Amino acid sequence: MAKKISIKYNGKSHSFSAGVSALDVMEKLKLDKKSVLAVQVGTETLETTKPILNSGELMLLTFNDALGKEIFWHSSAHVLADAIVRLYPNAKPTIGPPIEEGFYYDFDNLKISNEDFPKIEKEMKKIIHENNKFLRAEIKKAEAKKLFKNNKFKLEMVEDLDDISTYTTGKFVDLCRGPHIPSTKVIHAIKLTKLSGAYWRADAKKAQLTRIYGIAFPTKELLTEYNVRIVEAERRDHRKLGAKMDLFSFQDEGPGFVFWHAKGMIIYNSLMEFWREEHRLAGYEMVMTPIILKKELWLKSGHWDHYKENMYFTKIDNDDYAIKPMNCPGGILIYKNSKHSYREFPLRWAEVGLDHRHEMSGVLHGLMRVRSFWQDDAHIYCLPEQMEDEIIKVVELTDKIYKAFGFEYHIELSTRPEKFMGKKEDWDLAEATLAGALKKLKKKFVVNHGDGAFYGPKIDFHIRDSLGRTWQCATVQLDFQMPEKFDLTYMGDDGTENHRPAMIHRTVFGSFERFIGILIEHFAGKLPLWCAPNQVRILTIAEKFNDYAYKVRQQLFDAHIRVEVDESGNTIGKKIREAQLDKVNYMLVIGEKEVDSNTIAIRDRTGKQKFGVKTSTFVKKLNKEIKEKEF
RNA sequence: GCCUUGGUGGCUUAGUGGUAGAGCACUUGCUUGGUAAGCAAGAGGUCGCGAGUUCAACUCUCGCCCGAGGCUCCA
Repeated sequence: MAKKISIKYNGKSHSFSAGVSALDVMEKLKLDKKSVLAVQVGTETLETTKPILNSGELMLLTFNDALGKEIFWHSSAHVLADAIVRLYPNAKPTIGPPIEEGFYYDFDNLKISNEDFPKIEKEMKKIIHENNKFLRAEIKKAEAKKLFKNNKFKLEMVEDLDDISTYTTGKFVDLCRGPHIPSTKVIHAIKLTKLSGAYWRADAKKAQLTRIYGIAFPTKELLTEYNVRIVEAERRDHRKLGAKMDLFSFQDEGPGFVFWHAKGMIIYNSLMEFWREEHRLAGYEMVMTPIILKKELWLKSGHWDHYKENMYFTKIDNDDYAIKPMNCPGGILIYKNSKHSYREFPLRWAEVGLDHRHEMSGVLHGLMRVRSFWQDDAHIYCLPEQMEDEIIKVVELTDKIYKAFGFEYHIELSTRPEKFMGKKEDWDLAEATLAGALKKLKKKFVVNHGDGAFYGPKIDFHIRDSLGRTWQCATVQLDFQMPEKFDLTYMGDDGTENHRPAMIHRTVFGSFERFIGILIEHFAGKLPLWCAPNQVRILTIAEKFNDYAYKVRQQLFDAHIRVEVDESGNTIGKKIREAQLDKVNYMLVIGEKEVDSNTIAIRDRTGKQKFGVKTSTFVKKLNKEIKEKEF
């Protein structure tokens, strides 16, 4: 007689005979079976076809949700570690977590190169075929210490743990809290993606480890999809598009410094124009400060002590100068140049300033990370009670500007770092104010403990690039330190100057360089008309139509449209191909028909065509598209 | 800075211990062609830089510079 078991799912109990398979249960409960990799009943993880023998709560492990992916990739990391210790018995596994896309595992005492990947992948596939179960065991600290006595990294982790569990697959035992997939067999596609150095506990002073990255999927089809996505992302790479579209370049004579070409400057200036207008509307005034300033200023601001390794220096006559890495100290000198009253507040001074930072060579990355960049900075001086309101306004302005590009972003709140200036109480208040503003706006955010600037906590906006990496762009920083250091005061309503203004540092683009890099990738080079370098190109079918083409060009030029005539002797097919590669927004094709009827033929970037259009009608359409910033 | 990896005409790339090919782009000529590459010819490279090994180095070794992917850092 079959024993009855009870399975709880989503709060409801269902009764089954013991020995029923998970697949059968799912069918009864009308659940989507296709995406389920494993089920968990109670503490037991089972393959979907295996019989369920005990009562318990049913949990489904699928690759479609974040948790399922995490478990899947974490298990894949174990497979990698297993393969490595089989091939390189002296290697010491340390940690191997899942990441946003895939997983990695860090090893000590492992020296390999990319050429070893096929060998390792072969071993991993072998392990998968072995159909090794992930077996959990809970052990005592003493036992764990014995088990991992040859691995000082694992021992260090054991020391910090209260509940210790291990997972065993085949002969490979790893310290791990789990959970895991039931068996290695669930992995149907696995591959290694890259190799890197890493530090134990992310500390450059500690051991240098070898990090191997990989990705795995429950089906081969998902791996193919992933590969296609990677190729597409590489196609959108702003560095490649930047070279192809002749927007900017880097030269050996200035590593990390951008050379903006004519077409790139069109994007830059369009953004600047947009930015200026939005800031005018938001109540900002503009200031500008020098790039080179004396050492004394940087000593006073704290940069000399806290930021020196990232700064460039020079000497003028016999004095030491620094090239500014930030705009704030210069801006403060303007504030100090005259007396201020609370009646002026909030005082919003924007400055698009050229900053130089000596970044380490390994971190430079196209436009995203350079050594010299234009920051769309602003400093807001206000009363303490105005802070929250001003922060809200900055967040709203940022949101408005990002929406104009269709950017998705996430917000992080970075708190007091180890190396900080000032009093803890001020920091606590500043952090609470920033968090309060975000809560009022109902914005989601994650807290980044200890990641603030040395002078204050900050709110960061992060935008994703084409490969899924996120870049910090906008930032709002609350600063009680600079006003203190520079003894900033204002005349209060009590008739005394014994008052300290609050200071907010903020930037919306972050830097023009980084923002344009993201912009290029976001649109795969096909920028919205208002900031596109090649708005219109006129293509003639034959040279004899050039006169008419130049007449049309003049009409567009007079309407401030960026227009050029392709007067090469190429065929129309070739001209269209080149315009397409240059991401021209609109191509105007001019042939006999157009000349005879005094019209133009329009072809857009998608290949859609419209014949017999009047130039004036086209200009109106363009103006509307530009004004409304369509994308 | 550290780990991995690469550097051949403007760009993409083939290749060898006996000093280099191709495609695109460029110039010229022919072609005047209706929607993603018309035909032909020509010009263009001390094979990243420096040193070493060798009769001989673009090729092997070392150092440096620069690029790529990470780590750390960061707008």
